[in-house]
Amino acid sequence: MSTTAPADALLEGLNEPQRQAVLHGDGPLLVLAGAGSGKTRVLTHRIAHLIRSGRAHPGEILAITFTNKAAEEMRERVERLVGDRATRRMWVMTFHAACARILRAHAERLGYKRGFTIYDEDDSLRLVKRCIEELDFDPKRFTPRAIKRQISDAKNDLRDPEAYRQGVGSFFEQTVAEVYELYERRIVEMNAMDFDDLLVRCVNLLELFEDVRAGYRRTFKHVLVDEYQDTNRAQYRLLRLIAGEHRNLCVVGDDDQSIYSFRGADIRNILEFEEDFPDATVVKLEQNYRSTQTILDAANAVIANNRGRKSKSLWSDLGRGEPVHIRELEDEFAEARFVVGEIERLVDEGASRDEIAVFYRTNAQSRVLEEVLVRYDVGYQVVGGRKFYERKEIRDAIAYLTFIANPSDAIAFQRIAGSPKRGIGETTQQRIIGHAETVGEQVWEIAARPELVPGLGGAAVKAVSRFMSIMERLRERAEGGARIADLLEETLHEVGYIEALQAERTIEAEGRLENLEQLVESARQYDASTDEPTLDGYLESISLRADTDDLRDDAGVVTLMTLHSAKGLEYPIVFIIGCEDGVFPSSRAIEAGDLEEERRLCYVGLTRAQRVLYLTHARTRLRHGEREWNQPSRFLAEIPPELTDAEEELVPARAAASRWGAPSPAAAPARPRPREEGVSFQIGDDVVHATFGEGVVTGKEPGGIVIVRFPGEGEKKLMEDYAPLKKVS
DNA sequence: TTTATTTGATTTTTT
DNA sequence: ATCAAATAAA
Repeated sequence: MSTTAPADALLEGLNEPQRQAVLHGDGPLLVLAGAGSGKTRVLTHRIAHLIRSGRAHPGEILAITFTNKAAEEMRERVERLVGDRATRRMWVMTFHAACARILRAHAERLGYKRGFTIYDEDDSLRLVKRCIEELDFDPKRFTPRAIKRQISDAKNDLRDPEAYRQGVGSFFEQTVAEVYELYERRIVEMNAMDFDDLLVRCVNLLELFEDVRAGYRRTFKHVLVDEYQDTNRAQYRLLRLIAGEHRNLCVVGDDDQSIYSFRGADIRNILEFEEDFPDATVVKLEQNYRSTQTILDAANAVIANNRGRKSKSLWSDLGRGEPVHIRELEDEFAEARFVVGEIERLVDEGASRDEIAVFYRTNAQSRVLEEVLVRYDVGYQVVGGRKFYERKEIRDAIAYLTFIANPSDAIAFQRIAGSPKRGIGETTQQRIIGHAETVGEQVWEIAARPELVPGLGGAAVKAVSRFMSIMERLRERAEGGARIADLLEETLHEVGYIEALQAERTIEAEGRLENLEQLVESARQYDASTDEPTLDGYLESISLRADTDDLRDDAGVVTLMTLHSAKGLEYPIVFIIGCEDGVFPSSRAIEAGDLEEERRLCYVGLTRAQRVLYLTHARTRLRHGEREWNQPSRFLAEIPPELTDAEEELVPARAAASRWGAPSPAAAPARPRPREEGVSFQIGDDVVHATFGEGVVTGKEPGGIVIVRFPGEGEKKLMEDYAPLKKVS
């Protein structure tokens, strides 16, 4: 397309509401975009139109997405419409990337230094744990994960430690408040930020400094946001700070596809947009260009069971197509065999494997399926799961560079000091970090002079100095402007990482070496493709990178992923496995009575399918090493039977209890079900034993063991299932 | 400090 | 079942 084509050309092939959204002038705009209704198209064409019609310069546009992949795709598509020269100065990036960029420019204002580290989930979890221990709380009673969650929720809600303390209502929250306070202090000391901080501190920056705020308000005359239903409080605040004045804010989203509330996404942001901006123009995109009407009817019927949503009904002119295939299988193996069998049948009939995707609720469910796929020699790829950048060797390698870039980073130091083994153990590390904290010096400075650290033995001092002299050399090389890839390669050799792996002589170590080579290769690409490669820039680019970004969709293989990762994608043929109550919807959601988000997840899954949709459920499956019998998912019963080819009658959840209820003896396999924990004996029960006589249950242990005290015999541990024990009523 | 053994936990996870 | 992390032993 020529860059001189008239702006009108951008409207070709758009339907009426799409056109309206593209043409909308100044002021707030909410685009309610149902699944597959061409929202990316609207966004890209709107941006292009803003530029073409002369209403905005590229540098005045801020376009926000949630994933790097989406950002890249959007940039490419805009580029195709207006050319790459115009696109270069545009900010098309994720919330986090945009915040990081703003923060780098003004770090000193918040007491940070430019080269601050960005901590990922793992790093910040480590720091939380250190704080818990430092405050002498028991990390078993107060797990780092649970506390981190609270802190993260608070941050996403823009509550600082002080505000959190105000709202404390339980002993647990009291503990969290203290950990939160220390965590904040420590993370600033280390010149680091976690993912949430990027947003929170960016908001702080804009709120505290009028000049900075005014600057960005002037710069970004038009702000566009994709996946608006997934924004949290902090992101919402940020948008208001930048766009609140000129109000040229265009948000695109679908409340029915909000599936990240567990991460702080606040569905109210989209539901109440019209209250926040009473003059907002609202455009609904309901025509779907992706799926058959049958699939859409099924999805519409399921989502209709949710309350509190913007009513919306997808339609398509792609015809009715096939019914939704629903199948019941005996167990997870039968299910996997069925799926693979159907895949092969469809491929025989002319489908390509890369047109097929299998979705599941939890990552663990991919295993059985993978086994069967391997056995039948069907090529596949798994999205998510073990992520490249989360592998130990990769994280270690990155941590070496991080420590060089940020000498205050105690977490990075902790990670690398003992890996590979070089005589610097846990205790030594703790002493160094502890001393750095008391003295208020950088960890690097302390570690460089270990003889001054109290409590270190001679051997430890020697090991640390040896290690740090290597690090000093590497730092000089980094400051000398070495290329990142070279620096990385040298580091891995100098510190003995490569040698240690080679010495292992295992297949696993081999794989790790390969991964490291891949990392060096990607660093080389960074060097080549970046205008001004810097260590800070490189570290930022990888810390903000998710693995799903690298999903390659061209290889001729079947794709496996969780329903969550499936959002935003589409496949001609889709299987959703494990459609059982307890699995999907998950038992947690059922217990909490919070089914709406699970239902939205179901809606997302169903609407990924273009032509063919299979939903399978198993009568029994093995989970956490225990066999479970589950009822078919209540969501299956929400699909009108005439849209499906189900052989059984699926009864809505409430009525189902009477039909399936507890599994009938006939339905259970020949082997008796293990007695359920807590069903037969409870603490305090009076019991009688065949040889010991009467006693009382005083305790229970996992694995079906009861502890019974018999007068004269003392306490005995007995196997609940086999002991000749009866309850006395 | 390193290793072997036991324990425990286990949804989803754009950054 | 499985994997990481805590604990105990060498």
